Formats: sequence, structure tokens, C-alpha cells
Amino acid sequence: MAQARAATIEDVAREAGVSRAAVSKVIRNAYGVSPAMRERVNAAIEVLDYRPRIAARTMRGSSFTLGIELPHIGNPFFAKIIAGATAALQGTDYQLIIAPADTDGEEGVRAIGALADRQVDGIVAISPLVSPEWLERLATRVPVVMLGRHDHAHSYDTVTGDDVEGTRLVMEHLFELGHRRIVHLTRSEEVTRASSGNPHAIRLARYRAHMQEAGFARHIRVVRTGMTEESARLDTLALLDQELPTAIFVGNDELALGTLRAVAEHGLSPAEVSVVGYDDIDIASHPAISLTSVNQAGEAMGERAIRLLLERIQGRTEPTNFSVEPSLKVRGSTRPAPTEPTP
Amino acid sequence: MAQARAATIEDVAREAGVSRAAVSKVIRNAYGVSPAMRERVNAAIEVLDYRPRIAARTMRGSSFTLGIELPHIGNPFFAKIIAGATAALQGTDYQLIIAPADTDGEEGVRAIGALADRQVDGIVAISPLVSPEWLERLATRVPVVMLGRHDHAHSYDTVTGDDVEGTRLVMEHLFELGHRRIVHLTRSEEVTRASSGNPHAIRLARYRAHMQEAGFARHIRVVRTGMTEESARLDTLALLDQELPTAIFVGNDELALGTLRAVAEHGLSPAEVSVVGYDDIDIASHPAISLTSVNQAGEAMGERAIRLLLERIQGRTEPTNFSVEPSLKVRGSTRPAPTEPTP
DNA sequence: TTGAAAGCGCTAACAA
DNA sequence: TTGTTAGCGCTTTCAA
Repeated sequence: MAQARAATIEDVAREAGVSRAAVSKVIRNAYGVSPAMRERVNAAIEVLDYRPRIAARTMRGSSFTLGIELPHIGNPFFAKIIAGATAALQGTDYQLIIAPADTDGEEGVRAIGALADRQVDGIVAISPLVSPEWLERLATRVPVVMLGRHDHAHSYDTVTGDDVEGTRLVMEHLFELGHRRIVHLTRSEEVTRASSGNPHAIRLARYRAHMQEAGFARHIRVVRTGMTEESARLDTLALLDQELPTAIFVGNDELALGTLRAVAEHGLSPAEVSVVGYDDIDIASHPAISLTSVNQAGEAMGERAIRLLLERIQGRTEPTNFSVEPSLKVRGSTRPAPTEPTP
Repeated sequence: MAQARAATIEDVAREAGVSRAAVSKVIRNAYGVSPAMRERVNAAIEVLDYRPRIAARTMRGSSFTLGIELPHIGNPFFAKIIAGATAALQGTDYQLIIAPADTDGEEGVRAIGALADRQVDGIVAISPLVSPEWLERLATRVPVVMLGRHDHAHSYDTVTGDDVEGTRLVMEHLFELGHRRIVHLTRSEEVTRASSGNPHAIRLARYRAHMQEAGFARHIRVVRTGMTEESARLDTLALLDQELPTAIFVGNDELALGTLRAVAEHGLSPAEVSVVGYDDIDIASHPAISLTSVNQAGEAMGERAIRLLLERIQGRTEPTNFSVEPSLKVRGSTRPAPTEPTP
């Protein structure tokens, strides 16, 4: 099983009887190679089954690799983003790699750093908790596009949903159905406090504002939970054990699935407690789930993020902020508010 | 915005007044460095905000990167595998990167190749259609663990579920409920024909065998579909428009969700058509979905795959095949077969 | 159009 | 314990 060393550019050059530089030009489709030389080199590449080492290329320039950092791979919304990103990369020389982080904070920074250490040619990240300063510094070294951050940065781009509009759609829908006692289930304070104005922070702030403006300030109630469906289930269960709201506006669909679970376990129906999510993940439209949710075109976001990255690699330097239009998908999980028992 | 060049090991050495080799030793925690030297070097690293370039390290040895290739990122079962893999990597120096492929065939090979070109220290892949020969060749260059392949290879390891047992659990469950007209909805012939004995091929073969042995050979009916929930929905719809089975055994949960959708759209209830999936993705246990499914411990598979990879990196060469025990999760989507109308 | 040669940042002998 | 040095496999001037 004596494994022959994999062929290098040197081997190809020798086999073809040309210089390394010539081979390099051929594999990069560079100028200044005669058809004859191209042919000989390609033949040698074929014979030796040669593949350029990316690491060696990276040392001299680009790695032909784009990295995307994802907190919590389990969220189906992120899968949409990846699908869009992959599509945008079709036909280019770039390979997409995903660095999973499994949490918003420290881990996200670690994963982004790992991508940077690998000298990817560009980074897409979903990391609401990283400081803008840290990102600005990073972005001076490598093109960066942040997803879901509403900050206007100097040196990186952003792709966001319009969370102000999305929340408006949700709240007006619930108000029209007659709901007043609307609870907002969202992530930890650490998340919603983040200076960057991340999606959860904005949804929370707008929830408060709408409740206030509608004259339901006394019904404002914010409940905190973690990042997973299971934590949402548990916190919803606890919530329902106390006073019963007529509707729950949940920070995203993944959490909303946990809320729906809890509502069912509690023996309640959508007629008694309405639930609204955010993201419109695929399962939300399943007839058995039928979750009202805000669609924000994850594929488009992923695709746009990649395009912005490629533009920056091409040399653009002015920061760009792209926002996708949200739309409300009304489904069975929201019903008219039950009429209040007359006191 | 004149961006200073990022610090190299050379800069650190100069700052600390030592040699590059000394710095190298410190950052690798190698033997033979005095506490004093370690301290000075670490101080310099801090000051310069130095981070070693992985590409340069890669050229001399390892990349401290493990790659996992995934067809179709949207499948929640893969998310479990990633979770297990990430967990197994905690506390090690390795970074996990995911190469998304979005299809089983060509694209999978491309993605695995991209990981190899990046000289990852090990590769985990889910790629039922690649030829064993190709994998054997790959595996002589880099440690490889294949998920879901039942072939016994010389130079790579495998981690599988016991699909024979899993299918037995499904079929016996359905038989006990009185089902005879059981349709099997599975992937394309290309997939189930694959020489490697991939999960779908085995489930199909065992479905046939069980039907035969139970004396229901005349009820054997295999319907083909694609890789996505949507294609399963469409093909189930077509299926239901023809003769009505009492049960549908679907190749995996993601497809089964499409089948459930189609059944609902067709106005049928679980009492009329039972549905069984495979993988036991999280949503399967949701009360509104309640999909009977075979659990095969995705986290354990991901974790084990990484462990096997790390063992190989440590030097193991004997091939290892690891199999996880499946268990049937019986839920509301399977009910006793409706009694046949007396002719 | 082609080739020679320098160098990217690191690790690993080997010497001191 | 510390430093010197020779590469790893590419790309990229710069000459020829």
C-alpha cells in the first residue's frame, strides 16, 4: 500500500517538459500560453491526476474559499440561506464552507476567527452579539457581509429583513383579530440588548411600541427563552401556567414550534391561544402546523450576501446595506381573540 | 485606512527578541521552552494580535481542519449529525467545516474533492453514489469516514444505522396493525441501485423481502421520488390518485413530511392511510405531526464519525465499521388498517 | 511566449 | 534550551 506522493505542479512541469510557471498559467487560464503548450500541460495534468493544493495558492493570494458562520445549524431558516448562497456560487471558482458555531456569543466569534485564520476570501456571518468594532477590524482584512444586523458599518455590508415592517404586519394582524393580551416570547436580554440592533432586539422594541400606541401598554409582557425549540417549549409551558394570554408573538419559527408544542400539551387550541412566528420556515406551511409567520426570503438573503461578497472581492469598498421585504403568511395558528368574559 | 499587514511569526519573533522557531514552539505548546521565553513570546503575541496562518501550517503538515460533506443541508437529520460532530470536537484543536453539496451524485464528489484540495486532516462524507474505488483512493491520502454506507472498505471507516433492523421494526409494526397494502416511497433507482448498499437500497430490499415473506408479494408497490419534501408531496399525490394503500412506508422523515402533506391535502386521515418515516427528526414528535419513525441517533453517529477520524489521525489503520441500534417511535401517524370492504 | 527565481509563513531537523 | 536553515507548493515579477 505504498502510497505515491500526490503530484505537484513540479511533477506536471517535468512530465510536460515545461516550467512550473507555464503550468501555473495553464491552470489559472492566464494570458500568454500557446495552444500547443496548453495541450501538453493539460495532458500531463490528466496523466498525473494533478490537483493544485489550495494551501499553496493561499500563501500567494486567494484561497478560492468563501466562509459562512452559522449559529445553531438546526434552524431551518439558515438552510434557506445556505441554499441561496450555494446557488449564487454556481459557476464560479469559489467553494463555500460553513463553520458551525452552536451559539450566538463566544462560539460565533471563535468560528469567524477560524474562517479568518484559514484566509477565506470572504466571510458571511450571522452573529448578533459581536461588537461592531471587532467586525470593522476584521473587515479591513477580509470582505465581510453580516446577516441580520441593522448597524451601518464603514467596512462591511449587511443583508437584513425589514424587522420593523415585519413586526408591524404581525401586530396589526393580531390587533385586527381583536387580540390585546399579547405576549412576546423572545431570546435572552443579552441578545435583545445587543447594540447592533439585531432582529430580535428590533422585534421586541417594535412589539413594545405597537402595544403602547394601541393603548395596550398594561398588557405588555415579555418572556425570555433560549435558542432551541425545547427551551421555548419549557418557557411557554411556564408562561401558560400563569395568566393566559390570547396570543403569543414568538421571536422566530423554530421557537414558535416549541410554543405550539407547549400550547398543545397544555390542552389549548388555536382558538384559545394564537401563535405567530417569524421566518416562515418550510414546516410552518404544513397543514398540521399551519403557523402564521413572517416570510423574509432566506434564499434571497443568502444569494445577496454572496453577491455582495463577490463585489467586494472585485474591489468595491463603499458599504452596502440590503434589505428584503417581509410578508405575512396568515395561517390557522392565529384566530380571532376569544371574547373576554364579562366581569 | 492604511491597513497594517497582519503580524507574522517573524514579527512576533522580532518583537520578543527570539527566533521564529521559539515562537513556533510556544504556539504549538511544544517541548523545550523555558517559562521566561514562553512569557515573552506570549506577551509579543498579545501585543501584535498575532494569529498563525493555517495555510502556512498546512504546507508543513496538518491544517487542523476536519471537513464534512453533506448532500442537502435542509435535511434536519444532518443537523443532528453536525451537532454530534461539533460536540466531539470540543476541547480539541480541530475546526469543523461543512461543504454543502445539494445533491447525492456529481456535486457530492465535487464537494469532497474541494475538501481534499484544502488538505483537511480528515473527511466525513454522506455520499451514497460515489464508487468504493474512488473512496479507497481518496482514503489512502486522507482519513475518511463514510456515513450510511454498508460497504466494508479497506482504507476507510463507516458509521451506519442498522437499516435491516430498522426496516424490520417498521414492517412488523405495520403488519401487526393489519396492513397489507403497503406502498414504499423511496428515492430514485439511481440511488437505490448504488452498489454500496446505502440506506435507501437496503430499506427497499428489506421492504420487498418482508412483504414477500408475509405473503403479500402481490401488494408490493414501490414509488419513486426525489430528495425534497416537495417532490415527495407531488409523488404521493399522484400515488393517492391511483389505488389507495392503507399504509405508506417512506424512505426518510423529510420525504415523509411531504407525504403527510399530500395525505392531508387529499382529505385523508391517519385512520385511512398510515405513514411511517425514518430518522426521527425533531418535528416528527410534534403532537400536530406525530409521525411514526425509526430513530437512529444522529448525534451519536456524528460523534462516532469524528472519533473514528481522530483515531485514524492518531495512526489507526484497521478499518472500523460502527453501527447504531435503531428503535421505532410509534406515534399517531400509524393506525390499525381499515377493514377491507367485503366484496 | 516561455522560464528562472524569489518569496508567501510556517515547521522540523539539526547545530550550537 | 535556543537558533539556523531548508523546504512545503504555489504565484508572480522579470528576463530572455
